[in-house]
Amino acid sequence: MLKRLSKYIKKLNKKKKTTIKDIANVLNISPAAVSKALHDDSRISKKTKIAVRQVAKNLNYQPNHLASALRKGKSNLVGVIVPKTNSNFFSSVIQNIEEVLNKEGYNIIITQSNESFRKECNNIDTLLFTQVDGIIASMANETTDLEYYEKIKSKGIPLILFDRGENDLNVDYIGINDYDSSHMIINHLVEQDCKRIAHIGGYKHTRIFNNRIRGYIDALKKNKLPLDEELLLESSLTTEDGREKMIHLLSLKNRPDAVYVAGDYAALGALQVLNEQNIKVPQDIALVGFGNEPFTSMVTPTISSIKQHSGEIGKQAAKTFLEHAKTTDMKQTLNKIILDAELIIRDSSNKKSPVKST
Amino acid sequence: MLKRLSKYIKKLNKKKKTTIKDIANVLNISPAAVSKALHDDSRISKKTKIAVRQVAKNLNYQPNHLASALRKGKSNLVGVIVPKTNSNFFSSVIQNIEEVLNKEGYNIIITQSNESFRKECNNIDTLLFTQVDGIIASMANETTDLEYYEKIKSKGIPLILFDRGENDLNVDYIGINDYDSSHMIINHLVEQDCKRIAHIGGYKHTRIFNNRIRGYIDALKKNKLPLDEELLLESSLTTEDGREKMIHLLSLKNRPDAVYVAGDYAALGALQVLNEQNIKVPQDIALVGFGNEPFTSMVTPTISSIKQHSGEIGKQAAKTFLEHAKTTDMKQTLNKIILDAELIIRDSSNKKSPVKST
DNA sequence: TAGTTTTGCTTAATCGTTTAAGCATTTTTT
DNA sequence: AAAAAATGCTTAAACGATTAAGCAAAACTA
Repeated sequence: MLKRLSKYIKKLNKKKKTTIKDIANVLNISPAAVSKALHDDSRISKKTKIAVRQVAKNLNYQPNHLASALRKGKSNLVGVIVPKTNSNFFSSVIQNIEEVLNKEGYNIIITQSNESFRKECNNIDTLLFTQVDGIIASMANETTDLEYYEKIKSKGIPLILFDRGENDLNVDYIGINDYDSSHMIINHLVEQDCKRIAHIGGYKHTRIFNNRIRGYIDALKKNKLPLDEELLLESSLTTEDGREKMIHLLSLKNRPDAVYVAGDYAALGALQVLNEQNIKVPQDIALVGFGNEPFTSMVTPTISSIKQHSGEIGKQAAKTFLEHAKTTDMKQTLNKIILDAELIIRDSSNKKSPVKST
Repeated sequence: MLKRLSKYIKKLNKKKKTTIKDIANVLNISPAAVSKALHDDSRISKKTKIAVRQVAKNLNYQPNHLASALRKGKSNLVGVIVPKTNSNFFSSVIQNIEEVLNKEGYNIIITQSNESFRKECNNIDTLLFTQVDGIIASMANETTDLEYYEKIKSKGIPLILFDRGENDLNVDYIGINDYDSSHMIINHLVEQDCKRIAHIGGYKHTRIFNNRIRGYIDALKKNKLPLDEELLLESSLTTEDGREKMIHLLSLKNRPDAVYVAGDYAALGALQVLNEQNIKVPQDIALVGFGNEPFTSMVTPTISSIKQHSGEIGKQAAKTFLEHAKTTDMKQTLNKIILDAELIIRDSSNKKSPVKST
């Protein structure tokens, strides 16, 4: 009792952190016994366990994560790399990853690449340096060189990609059905009596954008509409580039009567141009975006868009990681999870009946 | 040479990570020498340093962060807590914190509280558990109990608050001049010939919102306008609550001719109501928001708002942390940095001349 | 030439936790 | 009552990097 008190005072004065050694000293047992007691080892008596927990609480003991991670060769940290956190989609994915992983005792480290390849490489190095147990990532637009991702794999660390992935990289992937989403959009626009549907697509080298382009082409075919190469544009999908591509489309002799834009920011740019030129949306030109960013329901007219189930993507990504973490390195089966998306119809593509804003 | 090769093979086969011990073995020197060589210690010969670096590269050596952190009692990680990452403001602050800290060898761990007090406490525990060297945080709206923040301070870990801080907590703080910002808004509205200016403010218990309210009241006085209690509302500042508060204001016998909303999301809600009721903005009622969220320049009419210099806030927060990290715990002087903000005038409050969208 | 300094390493302890191995007791089984 | 099993610990060696202390050998100084 005296000893215990002296320890209290020592700790509180020196602001030094309590270790299992301190607890061991107070109770006159070995540090090993303390460690086991805290982990509810069956070979430790109930009495000792209770005493250890009591003292731990009194001394305000916090386990040193670094020490246990070092010893166990496991940090219980998972790295997450996203292009930008300031989008609803990524923010929601992250939130769900966190939720699932926290329950299993993992914590996450979020990093953003800002769509820069160099930054992304840096982030990977940082995460490896921090000894994360796994990495869940969505690739930057710029990224085509996969060397750094190979580096993760070669270290034997689970790597799960979502949304922006690559076909060449043989890793787990969670995404939506971009090909089918294009079909949903084209079918919807055809229903609205659109005949000349343009597509402002993303970079062909990126898996998801390529799939959207393929879907666009095939859906046109299925609806017996001709494919006009003039109406298929490749874009960086920024608001600015959306503007430029729209201006270009309006300059054509034979204008489109609908535009499917593969990203909401570019769709916004396109809409601005249409509004400025007093072109009626959707009557003259109908517009559909992709991603369901919050602003799609804030602007005038509201923009139809594809809603990805970000929560589900996050959850699946986290679960996939957990599967890898649990199995002991052997027979890793790869998951390729493709989720369905949903077309949210708003004013920008609805000629028939007024729709409530969503 | 033979030895070196055998090591190569061993490593590559077993996928085990290279340690300084491996490098030491290859070169037949002690691990200590390797460690020093890698840290450019003056007591190690140039020849050895070159050899060590060469072997390190060949064996694909990555230092084990956990081990050095444990030994040095320093993780070189800084925790960042924000209410939500999906806002331009926080995203930009984070980016700048990261930039400054990376240069000094620190990495950051981002966590989001989702405006939940419980989640925020969890985040703090997680960060402490991860042994971060410091925490930079912006408080959740819900948070009034400061016990957890006191916990950080009591551990002797530098704590820096930004944007959402508290007067009661005696820590470093970086923010903007909310009081002056209110003045800028009111002065601007008065110039637009507004006489009855309402304020949809945030929670009074939060420092920043309280300052905005005080600024509003004092600015009215300075402009010799009467303060009408009816026109001063306390709001959660969500879009939904912005709608409700606007509807309430419109129901008054004596309507306002201008509304200053302390948050852009609530301003958006207010604008929606005004648009739905066909009230002309700014002619009938002028509107000003706060935060300069991207959508303020996307909606119709575009919303005037206060732009905070998020980049500067992030940089200052990071620098403040670095100051603490460098000084050896003695004589900690507290920084309270208040930066100026900027009023971006857009269509929603500009009666006189048309303005280009920004 | 003897003494001092500098150079270039090595040795060994340390950070805090975990865990395999071991060793008395006590309890159970035959 | 002897053998076997279970209980409740302890000892000591890790995990990988850092660092104070020390020790030869080389280089310099007087």
